[in-house]
Amino acid sequence: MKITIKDIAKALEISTTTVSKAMNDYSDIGSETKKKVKEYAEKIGYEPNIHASFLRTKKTKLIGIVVPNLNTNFYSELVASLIVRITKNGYLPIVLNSSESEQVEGENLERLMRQKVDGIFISLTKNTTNTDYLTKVMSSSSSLITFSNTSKVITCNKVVFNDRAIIKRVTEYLINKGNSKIAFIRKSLISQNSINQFIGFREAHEVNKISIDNQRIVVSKQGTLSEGYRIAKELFNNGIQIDGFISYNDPLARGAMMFYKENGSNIPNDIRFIGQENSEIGTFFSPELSSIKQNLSLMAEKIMHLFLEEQAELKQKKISSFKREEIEAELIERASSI
Amino acid sequence: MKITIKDIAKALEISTTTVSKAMNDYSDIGSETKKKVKEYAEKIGYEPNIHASFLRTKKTKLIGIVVPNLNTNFYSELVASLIVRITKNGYLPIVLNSSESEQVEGENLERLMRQKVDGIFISLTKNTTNTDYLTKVMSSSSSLITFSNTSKVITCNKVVFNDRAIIKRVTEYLINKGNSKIAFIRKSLISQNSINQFIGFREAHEVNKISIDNQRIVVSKQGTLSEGYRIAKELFNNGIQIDGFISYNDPLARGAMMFYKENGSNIPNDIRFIGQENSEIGTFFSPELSSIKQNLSLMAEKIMHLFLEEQAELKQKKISSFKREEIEAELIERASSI
DNA sequence: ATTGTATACGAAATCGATTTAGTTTAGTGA
DNA sequence: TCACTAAACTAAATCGATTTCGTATACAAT
Repeated sequence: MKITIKDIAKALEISTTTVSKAMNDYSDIGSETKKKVKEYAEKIGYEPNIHASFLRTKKTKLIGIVVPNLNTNFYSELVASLIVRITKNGYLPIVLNSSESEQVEGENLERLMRQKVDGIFISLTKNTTNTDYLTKVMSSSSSLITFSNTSKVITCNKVVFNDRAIIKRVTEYLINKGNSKIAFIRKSLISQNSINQFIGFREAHEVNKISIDNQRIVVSKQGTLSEGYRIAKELFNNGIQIDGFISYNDPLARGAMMFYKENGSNIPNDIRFIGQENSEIGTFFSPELSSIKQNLSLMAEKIMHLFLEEQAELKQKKISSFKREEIEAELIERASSI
Repeated sequence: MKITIKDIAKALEISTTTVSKAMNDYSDIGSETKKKVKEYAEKIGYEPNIHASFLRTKKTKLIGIVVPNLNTNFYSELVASLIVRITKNGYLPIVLNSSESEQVEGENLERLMRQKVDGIFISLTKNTTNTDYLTKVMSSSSSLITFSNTSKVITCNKVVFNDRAIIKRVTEYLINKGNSKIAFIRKSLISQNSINQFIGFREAHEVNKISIDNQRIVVSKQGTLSEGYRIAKELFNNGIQIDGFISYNDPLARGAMMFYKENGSNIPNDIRFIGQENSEIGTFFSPELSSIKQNLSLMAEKIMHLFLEEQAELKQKKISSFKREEIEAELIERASSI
């Protein structure tokens, strides 16, 4: 049933050594022998046993993906995009979900190290502060790439969006339209991703000499339509006026718009709205929502590229330095902010 | 750096055989020796090398998950639910996405078989007709469980929702409210899942002696808000009247409702709407959408249970028969259909 | 004293590949 | 002719576990 190099060796009357070397294109095997071996292997459907070769090569051709919350458009699309690239390059993805729990995240990293995956791609939960597990991975044999939400503390490969710059640009865009009371809905106070966005928000205000009212800075955990609605309602009930609204996703902005629309506000004249993720919930209803569009496919591409680069360098025993790639997000301007 | 049974054997002055047997609770090892070995293993942080043990046991502790489209709420939530159960039981999930392509699906199955995963959990794409790959899996060493959208042709473990029954019930529910011109939006004409739902739809009509107008049966590929809107508009423009609307997800129903609302229809008096997936898009806007709620967590539970059962039977060399589990979906009644 | 039988342990083979350290053969140059 | 080299191939060790088949010891039964 299962075919091994022994079968090929026997059939071709050569040694298993030669078969193995031929399959792996060693230079001390004649080209005719290589051809014969490969053709016969193909013919009888031989496929090397990955687990057996692991014992000597220490390569599993497995990549671990760890995300904070798979059940979101953002991450499910990003993961899907990663899976395509991983499989295209002959690897297989082990996908784990941390459910925004730092503890589960740690367990996930342990699991992947135990499995001896060749690489780990991880986006941290919004609560992660302890980087011990990441340090452990760094000293293991798996190469680490953090993406989307990474950590300032640890030195490793990073692929992120230009969070600071894009939010600064978008905030100034609103300020230039005359808005000075902009609400900002962030995911967390701890996550680097959210911190960077807030820095951009603050810088835009500083440059334009506008003060920020902390009452307009809200942390939303759920990030749902109803939470957007609730936040808007609360701001309104507390007498906190706003003329701009930037959130970390589209449902929040849409939910908030809903409240203000019901309240008789004119959008965009009274309040301008900008979401993120550029999803259908933004474009389907009226007025259409401006949104920051992140190129997830490009991010996946960069992550995979960084990984393959490191694998190649590892093979040549070069010492590879850590890289940080920043991907440009862009504002898609629509009726809600014109 | 890496710790093997040799290290334990040397330190405790026993053979590697004894160490291995002690770790695996063989009956011919004394309880004191077992205790000593396990304690020492724990102390120095020994973890068995999975790839080495594979060579003898043929177990990888890996499970492959294949879904037609990871980038949907339905599947990303279901996959997340599966991941929890898989990891809780000491397995690791390799997640692959077929992107609704039968060809990619076949490639994915090949990849998983090459990796020698212990099990494959697969939901078929809506276009899949060829079951050759599945048959191949059946004769491989991986145990196969098909779920959600499976195939009538193949005999294997299945975990599905009660598609036929729930749609029959829901259709009769509308009929009893006096509706006789019900539009039905299905995912595909080929997929078993969609076929079963349609059979339920038809049965409800037959039982109540109402004829079905095929013009009200529409296939929607995208399943988005805008497609729901477009479908409603098309029905209307073609003069096809409806007084009920059942779709395979919530966005379609919400999109269609949007069109009819703009057109001055009274919901639910003129048209009753029922979606599926019970998502936030259904409940947030007014009128709230009735929806069929599928218990994804329960489905994940059943799948994992079936798998573990089969593994246990395999160990005892019992011949296991194929099972079919059906999970009850339920209608959540809201304003759109009252 | 002899046989039988649990109980507890270990030597060596094995899984399926890779890799090290040779060996053989033919060809080259002095 | 002889030493030397390059090309092409292989035997055996190895990776880290599991498993088969024995062996040694102690104790009970005959």
